[in-house]
Amino acid sequence: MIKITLPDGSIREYNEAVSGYEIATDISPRLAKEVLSITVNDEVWDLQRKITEDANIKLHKWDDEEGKHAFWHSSAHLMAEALEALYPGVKFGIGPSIDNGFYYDIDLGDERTLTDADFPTIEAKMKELAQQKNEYKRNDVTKSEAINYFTKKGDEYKIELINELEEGTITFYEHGHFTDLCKGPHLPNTGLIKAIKVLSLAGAYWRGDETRKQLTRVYGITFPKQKMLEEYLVLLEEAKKRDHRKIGKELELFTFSQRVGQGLPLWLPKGAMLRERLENFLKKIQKRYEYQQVIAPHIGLKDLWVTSGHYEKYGKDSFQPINTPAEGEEFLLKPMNCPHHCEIYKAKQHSYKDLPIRYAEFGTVYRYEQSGELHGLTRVRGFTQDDAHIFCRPDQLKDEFKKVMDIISIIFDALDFKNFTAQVSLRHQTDHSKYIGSEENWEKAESAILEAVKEKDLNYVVEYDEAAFYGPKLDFMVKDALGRSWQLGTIQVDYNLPERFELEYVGSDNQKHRPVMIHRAPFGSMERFVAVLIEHTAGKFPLWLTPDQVVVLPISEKYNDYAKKVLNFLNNYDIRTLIDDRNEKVGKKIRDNELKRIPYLLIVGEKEFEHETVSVRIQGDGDKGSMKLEEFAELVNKEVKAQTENYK
RNA sequence: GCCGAUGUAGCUCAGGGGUAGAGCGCUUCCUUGGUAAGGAAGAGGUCACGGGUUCAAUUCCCGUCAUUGGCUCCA
Repeated sequence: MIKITLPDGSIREYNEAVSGYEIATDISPRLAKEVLSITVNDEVWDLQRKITEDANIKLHKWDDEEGKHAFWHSSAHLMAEALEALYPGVKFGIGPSIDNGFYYDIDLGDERTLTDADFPTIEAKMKELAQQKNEYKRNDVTKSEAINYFTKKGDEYKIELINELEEGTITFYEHGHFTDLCKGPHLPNTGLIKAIKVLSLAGAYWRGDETRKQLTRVYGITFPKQKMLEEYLVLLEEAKKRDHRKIGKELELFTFSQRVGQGLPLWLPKGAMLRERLENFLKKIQKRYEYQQVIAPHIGLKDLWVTSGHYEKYGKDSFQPINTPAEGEEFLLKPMNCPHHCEIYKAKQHSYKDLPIRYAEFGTVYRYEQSGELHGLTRVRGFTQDDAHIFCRPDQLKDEFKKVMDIISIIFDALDFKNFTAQVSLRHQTDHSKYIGSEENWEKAESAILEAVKEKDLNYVVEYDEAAFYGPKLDFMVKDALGRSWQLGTIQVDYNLPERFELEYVGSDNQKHRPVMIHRAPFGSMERFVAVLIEHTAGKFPLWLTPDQVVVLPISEKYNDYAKKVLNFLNNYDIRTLIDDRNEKVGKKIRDNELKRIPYLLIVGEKEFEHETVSVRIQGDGDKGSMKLEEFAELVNKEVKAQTENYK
């Protein structure tokens, strides 16, 4: 007798080994049609695999991650079968499912290449094979059987993988004319795969190692229904409309110039206003948290970064030193602000009573990013960090860390960033060779962060091997329109730079002590933040303009009609006045043709400014004089709300 | 940096071996007072750059630069 426990706690009993599919059929035929995989005691299985002992199970349909995973993983195998049929002799690397679809890494040999033009052929072949409804069959094999199979086939990649597996854990999956090393799980048969799209090609190093051979990675996505594929493609199109590069161009926020150089953004007047807004917002908050603004030059002697350790780590792969003609001095374009701030700290003697000291600067830095890595405003070669360095006593560390977390949450709340991931980045669990500083300091730094996030009750994930070389960090990651994750805010604990720069303070014991340093940037960089802000705000309409909100950004075309009304309303006011950051000088009204484009509204105000007044003029009705920003925000808010009612 | 794709008027794009087109935008004029309105005329491009093949290239080939989907990297 086998007892099967369902997620709701109910128990079903079977006299003999039973498969997930049989259980599903037993529950309801309709469920059996939709079910894709099964979790058996925390392990995801195929539906065909017989359960021979008592078990807790959960059946997965398309809506479950596990269901999609099985579906797309099976699709990867199907694509491999198609590729093998079309291009005999092709060798296979790995072919997993991913968040949206799947890929397979293949080696076509030196002669052949794939291009986008081949996609329809591949799709057609996959469809043909899918319609054969071939069963995915699971077979246990021994290591030598497995190696023999792939030796005969001549696939060295699979052999390498098999060699790393333990005897007794190796399984093959076979369907149609294709057999693959795989631990599963898979669908019952290929017939479930109805809609197929090959999406793109990419080069990918074997095992992610750039010293090894580059394979061709073929990306695809499949669905159980054609309609779902169509919807997905529409979704992709919609996401592209929110792309900050597109919107940035349309709204004239920023641009790039070939003559200036790649990865060096040029902020246009409107973009600069937007950015200035954000900077002022943060400055106000920082003032409240007792930060002091400092200013440092954009270059510094190379020795500065030799001292910090950055040169050793990044020097050769970076922008190279700038040399003076006669003296032969070597300067580096600053890739970060910390060494300069350390020198500012050192400019005078500090007592324990003075700490913590918080130096803030919107510091523009330059980093040599590989050309292939540049991406709109999110990955550039010259950018401005909303940087600050906090020098504190060890006993103040946790408290200071938590205060920085507060600043980040003020900003994220104000801008309605809800879907972020907090990531604690620690050292590699075993290999510590790439880090500088003592074991003891690292442990102190790592535990300080972990304690702080626990005490703040923050949801976080821990990632090993993600720390900076001088210290662990807490990063706030936000996804862009296409689901790519970007690091925005960051807080880093550092025991190392204070040592390297011999930073000191005099303690109550009249002895010299070493302060701890916190590096932090709530936005991360102005460039990346604006990019992600645009993508987050765009299309998320209607938006409420509250005094808390710093900006209101572009609106999806879907709402054009509605937006037009709001804009018409706003256009009764001299918006320029507002945009100009309360500049005394009144600018001209937004021109009609600007309104005709994808509508945009900039700024109504921050809480910090609520008591300040702006000169708001009402068109055609004479100058009404000034109005409190708060009042104006309220006015706009009311109008927006009224308009929105019609769209519900 | 590596693999793939792309690069035509301000923007979005079509075209294709014999020296270029559309829509929107822009300029001027006209019309119009319920509205991203209508009409007329016009300005704008050595078809990214360099080289090759050819009687002839923007169109084919090679290289460079930039953009882009990934990989690696990301202080």
